[in-house]
Amino acid sequence: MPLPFSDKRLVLDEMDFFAENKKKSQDDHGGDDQIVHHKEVNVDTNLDLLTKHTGGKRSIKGDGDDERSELAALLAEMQDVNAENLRLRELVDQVNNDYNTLHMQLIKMKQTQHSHGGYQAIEEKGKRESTVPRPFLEMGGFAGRDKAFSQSFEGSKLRESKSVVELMEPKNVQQICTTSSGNIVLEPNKDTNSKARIMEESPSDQEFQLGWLSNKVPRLNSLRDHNVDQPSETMSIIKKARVSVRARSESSMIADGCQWRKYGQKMAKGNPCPRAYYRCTMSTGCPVQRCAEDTSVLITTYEGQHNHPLPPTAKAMASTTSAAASMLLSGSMPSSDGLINPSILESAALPYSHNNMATLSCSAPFPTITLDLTQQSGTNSSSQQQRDHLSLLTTPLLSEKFNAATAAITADPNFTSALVAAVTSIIGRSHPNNSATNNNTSEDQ
DNA sequence: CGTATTTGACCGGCGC
DNA sequence: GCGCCGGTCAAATACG
Repeated sequence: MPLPFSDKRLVLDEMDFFAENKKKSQDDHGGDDQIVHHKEVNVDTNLDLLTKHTGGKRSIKGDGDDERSELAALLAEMQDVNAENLRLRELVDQVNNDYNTLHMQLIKMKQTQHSHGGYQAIEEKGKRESTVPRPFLEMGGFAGRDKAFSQSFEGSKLRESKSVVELMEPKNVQQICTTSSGNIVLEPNKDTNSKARIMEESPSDQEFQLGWLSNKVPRLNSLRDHNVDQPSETMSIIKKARVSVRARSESSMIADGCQWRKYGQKMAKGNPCPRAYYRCTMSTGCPVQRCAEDTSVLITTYEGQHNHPLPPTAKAMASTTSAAASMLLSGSMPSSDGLINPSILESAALPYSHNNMATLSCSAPFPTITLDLTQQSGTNSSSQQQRDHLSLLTTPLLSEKFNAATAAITADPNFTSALVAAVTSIIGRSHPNNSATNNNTSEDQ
């Protein structure tokens, strides 16, 4: 399934441009760091201008113009600094990659030791198809591997569905619901309510599969029924997907690195706190927007994909939400039998559900995946692996530096790997041959 | 004075 | 058809 992320396309375009620019700068170090190569472009551009002014000579020393000499010297120094910057950034990237790889290996080892059946299945799948977990750890280059990833993901869900479904223990499911309804957020827990309604009103499988879509998003039904052009419909669905991030914060906004402009505020029904609407102002026409309901828990809902390069501080959250949305939508795409994947039609507990990190919601007008960063302590968490994972998420919260740490949290490979396992699990649950699906959902009430 | 925020009006979708 | 509600617009206002 091609994912038309405009921001990712821009990154790839810049990488191509960098390849050309690299020839000019005679830089042997490859790389895709946008900041560095932007600077190099500027330096070269300035030198070109100088060259024109000096009659084609790159070096203008000795022409008697002290000002130009100083400028040339500064530019040369900038080049040196940029080259060193590039080398250092590459070194940091390499260290980060090594760290991520080792961390994942450690997690897998711990999962093996403390395994439930499902974790083993995911681990084995990861061994056989290394493309499944890794792309999400390297979301910066995710777009180029969409197709391969989707295929492997689709194939793996069929083979592994039974094992993965074993993850969805009724206890965990109940825990998710309880925690959600007991949260400080004053907005009614629509997730569990709507899920119950769907199950009550749509007892048959067919109705259950179509219940949410038929009620909320008829356009998705038409997609299935009329077999319309899938890429264009996929594009529209992509735009509709939302990623909701819940986090405790005193601020009215999360410092995710992007520039947001408030364009409206409304009192949402059933919530005494106002809902604010923001637009990304880093680029004109950027579709990414969000609304926030500010209590002790700040709910930030991202909609759309940035259509412009992002600063490093914004990449973490943006890539995480982008990956979450793409994973959500990859699961909601029509399956080979022409049916919408029913797993996305229900709120679901996810792996790592002990931490309540992520839940899928079917109640919103558009498919929404919620990333919950509000849990400060693991409830009923028994394994060391889960506690380790939780500590990575909650330590910044306890130190009251949440805003600054949000990007780091979302950049944590554990976080994204949890999302991978989450969607894997949900898709696995939906396998039509798996009788456990309905059992779990019925016990989920 | 330019920019960001506030806030009431407006619009479209949806349920009754 | 009507009313409700979520989302957006745009003029007024605040702020640096």
